[in-house]
Amino acid sequence: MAAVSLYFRRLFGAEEGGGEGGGGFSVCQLDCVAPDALDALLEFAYTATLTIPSSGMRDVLRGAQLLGIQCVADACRDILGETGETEGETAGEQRSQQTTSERTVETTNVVEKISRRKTDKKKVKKVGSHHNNFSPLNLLPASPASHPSPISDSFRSLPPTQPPSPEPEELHPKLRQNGDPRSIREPGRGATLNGGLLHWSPERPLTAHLPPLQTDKLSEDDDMEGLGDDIMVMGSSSLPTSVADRGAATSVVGGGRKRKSQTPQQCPVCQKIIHGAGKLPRHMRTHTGEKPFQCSACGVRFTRNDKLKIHMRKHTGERPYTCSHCPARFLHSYDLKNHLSLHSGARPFECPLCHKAFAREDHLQRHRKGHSCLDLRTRRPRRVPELAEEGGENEGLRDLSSPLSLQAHSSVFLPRSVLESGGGSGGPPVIFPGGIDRERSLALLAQLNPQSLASYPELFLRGLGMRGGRETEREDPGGTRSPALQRDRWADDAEAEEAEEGE
DNA sequence: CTGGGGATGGGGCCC
DNA sequence: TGGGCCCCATCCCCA
Repeated sequence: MAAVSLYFRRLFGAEEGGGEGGGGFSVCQLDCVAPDALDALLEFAYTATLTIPSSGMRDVLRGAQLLGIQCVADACRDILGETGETEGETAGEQRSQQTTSERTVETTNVVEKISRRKTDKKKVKKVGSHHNNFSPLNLLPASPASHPSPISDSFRSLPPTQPPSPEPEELHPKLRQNGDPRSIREPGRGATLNGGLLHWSPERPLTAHLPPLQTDKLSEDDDMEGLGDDIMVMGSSSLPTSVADRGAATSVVGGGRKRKSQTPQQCPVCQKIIHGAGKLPRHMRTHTGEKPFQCSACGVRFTRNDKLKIHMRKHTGERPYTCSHCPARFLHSYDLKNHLSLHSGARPFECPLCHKAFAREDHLQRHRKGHSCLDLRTRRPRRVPELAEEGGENEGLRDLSSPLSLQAHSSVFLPRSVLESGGGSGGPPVIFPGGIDRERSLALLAQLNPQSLASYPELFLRGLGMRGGRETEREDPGGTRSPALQRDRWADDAEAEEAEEGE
């Protein structure tokens, strides 16, 4: 929160220069921000996504101002058709065109009424964050200087954000194509956003990057047009400077500016490639811990709506999956599937070592991970990611002559090879070794996917720190799950061990 | 250690 | 393009 909010930065003393602002607060009561608005702002802080019911726009704006989250405040103003020229809280500057009925926030001045119809949208999505603010590498408030906040003069004393360095233009040929070069390169302007809104920079006319034609039917998507690319631009320079746009993520990976369907996208935290449109935000919640979907009956929260829906079956008693052979009914289709194997007696998953057969693949895996075959294979503790990556002193299975190892060597090792190609010319490194230099990691990632990194710089760094946890262990770079491929994966593990042994 | 249910997270398809 | 819905793989927990 301190990374994104001037208020919290002060409050918790995150900023050294902050002086008296002083940390020490363990509990902070925020009566002045509406709960819904605070929710939205928290979501924004962690995911760079801002979702605001149109009815709550004002609250969010006010909250953003109070908490010193300038980019959000700017975005809200933009949407509301106000302007962020807050610097001068002088009412005198007010220029006409106040669009909405709202009693505008005292400090806002209306410059242009471009906020078009977004106001009535139910959801304002993704206000890209500029996450300048986010950057752990650059904790300086991104916006204070460039986007003076109305909320407090004291905040103004905070150092300005470092403007992103210019981007190589060749990489972003399309940058200027929306007709407003400024919209793209203006340093320090956080503009890009993720997904949705576009502009933040108060100093620049809001209309600037909106192609004229869009005024009427401007959709959020439209807004994003042309911005997605900028994003990457900014992202590569100093990471966090910009906010990348998750939406356009993919394009960057290829280095080209092709706006291909946004899938797949790389998670800036775990580097996992997420396939499917709109799936990255969902994935990000696994890192943020955010659980926006709450059961109205028992209060349990879920990260996904579909999971909540299934959960609700417990309350409704609905068990839609019925076994045709017995009265058993299940909540999940896969439960039924598992159950059916009982009737069929099928045990398609056989341990290659002891030939014990299982009805479920996960049971076979558990069997293999356990000690069931201890006498037949060299047992090793579950591989620890850091060790696996760094090589090192890990003990464990090294006997290549063991059945497991032999099997391993008969398999394909693509995932490993990909990993080891590392920062080379080839494939993207999926994992940063635990001991890798942080800056190098960041630079590497920025190079690989600047915009996605910029989208979640904070999370990315956190990810570096947490690497090696269960998250890593569960990674499935190959994305394969068939029994045969699973074997390859084991083989892959074995090979990793072999490598360790070599050292 | 195994069988089984439930939870979690990713991918595909469709709107 | 984002999200809903569904399926799948995997993990956790309990008996």
